[in-house]
Amino acid sequence: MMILGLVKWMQPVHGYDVRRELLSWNADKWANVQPGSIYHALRKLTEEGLLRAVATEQVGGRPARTTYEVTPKGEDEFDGLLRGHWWQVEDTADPFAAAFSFLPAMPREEAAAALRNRAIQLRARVDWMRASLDSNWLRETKPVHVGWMFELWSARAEAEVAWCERIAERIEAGVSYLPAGLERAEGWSGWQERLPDRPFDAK
Amino acid sequence: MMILGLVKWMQPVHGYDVRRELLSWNADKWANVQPGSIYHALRKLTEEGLLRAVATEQVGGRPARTTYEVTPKGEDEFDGLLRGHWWQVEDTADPFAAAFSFLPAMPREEAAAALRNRAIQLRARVDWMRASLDSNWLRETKPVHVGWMFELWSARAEAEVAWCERIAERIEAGVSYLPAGLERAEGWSGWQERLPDRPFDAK
DNA sequence: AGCGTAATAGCCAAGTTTGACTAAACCGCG
DNA sequence: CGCGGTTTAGTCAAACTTGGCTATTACGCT
Repeated sequence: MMILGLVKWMQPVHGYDVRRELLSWNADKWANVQPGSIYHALRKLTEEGLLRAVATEQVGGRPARTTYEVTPKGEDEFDGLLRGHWWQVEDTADPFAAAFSFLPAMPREEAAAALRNRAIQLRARVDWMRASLDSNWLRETKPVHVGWMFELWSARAEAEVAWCERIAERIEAGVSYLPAGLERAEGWSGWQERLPDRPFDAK
Repeated sequence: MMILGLVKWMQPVHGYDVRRELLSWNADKWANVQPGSIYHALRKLTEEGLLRAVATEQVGGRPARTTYEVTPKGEDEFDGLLRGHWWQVEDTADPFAAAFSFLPAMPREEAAAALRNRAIQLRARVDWMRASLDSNWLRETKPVHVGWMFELWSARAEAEVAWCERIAERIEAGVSYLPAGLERAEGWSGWQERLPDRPFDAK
């Protein structure tokens, strides 16, 4: 719940402001906040006494908007949460890893092609972020640490590009997927490797 | 929904088998599957016609267990999902990035310390994974691509270690957080930097 | 002036996820 | 043999998330 944090540095705000700010950060992608959840979160935080509704104004016939502020209790809670995420490394869900764990279910050719494609997509992102870092737009209108986040993301992505290419080569080389010393042992029938049955299209 | 995939290569299985397999992979951490969601998923997939309940046996007075198999429709669906995740790079939620975006709310000293700490934690993970890669246990009992996943994770983590140290230095050096050219401009009052008010303990 | 599009503000029902809970049966061991 | 701990198998209510919906006003353009 880092909605709390946003309210804290924009207060007093109403829900729609928060939503706009989040969308302008593209935060729906890398934070865990889709616009739909904002209002629910605001109400829940208010119930818990972390926020306080300050005013409810109505402009014309539109939905009334409620403005919120952070309570002292809310500040403490936020500090605690923030510290937690800074000091503790959490392992985060990775849908690609999930898919990769089913490697044997992909025909070798396609797996290699997909990895190469992934490398290209990631490289494009890296290039885009590097370009942004050099741009005046970012340097002159965004806090510096936004750029630092870009650096983190591109560093990670660059490491992954190298990995994709390395693994693609191994797959093409025909390395066996089975554990060493079990090439023809029992108990791995479920891992029957998938042969290319129909051709695939690189999209 | 990669439960489907697991059922596919373990079939016929019952929920508890799936759960055990997932836990043995520590998949609750990096895939998006907590044990609690398995049974719901199985039922939903069955409703959708992707799975088929094969049998329901009762051993003693324990809860009856239902065994599932994948239908042809389910195989197709799985192939589709799998391809989707292989070919498409998704950006994944990153709680640390969310926390980092509130950098100005952390006292400089603590931010730097936390980053250094993070580097240490990540380094430990890398070391552990590297050691596993050299171990016979992994080489002889796990499919090779499990090791490849470890390589991916350590590559990413290593990149992040370097980043943490670099950024910690910049923070300690006192680099301003404000956009270039706005050092004393208006409109950033919310970004008032937080000064160290109380000491923190490195845990 | 008229009309289509975008922005404003928020609600909501339906779907998902989750941690905690049950309750019997098996295992080992003093 | 009894008894505490673990394993087996799964349920469930509560919390959370989400995409889509509403209805009004402002804006741009011809």
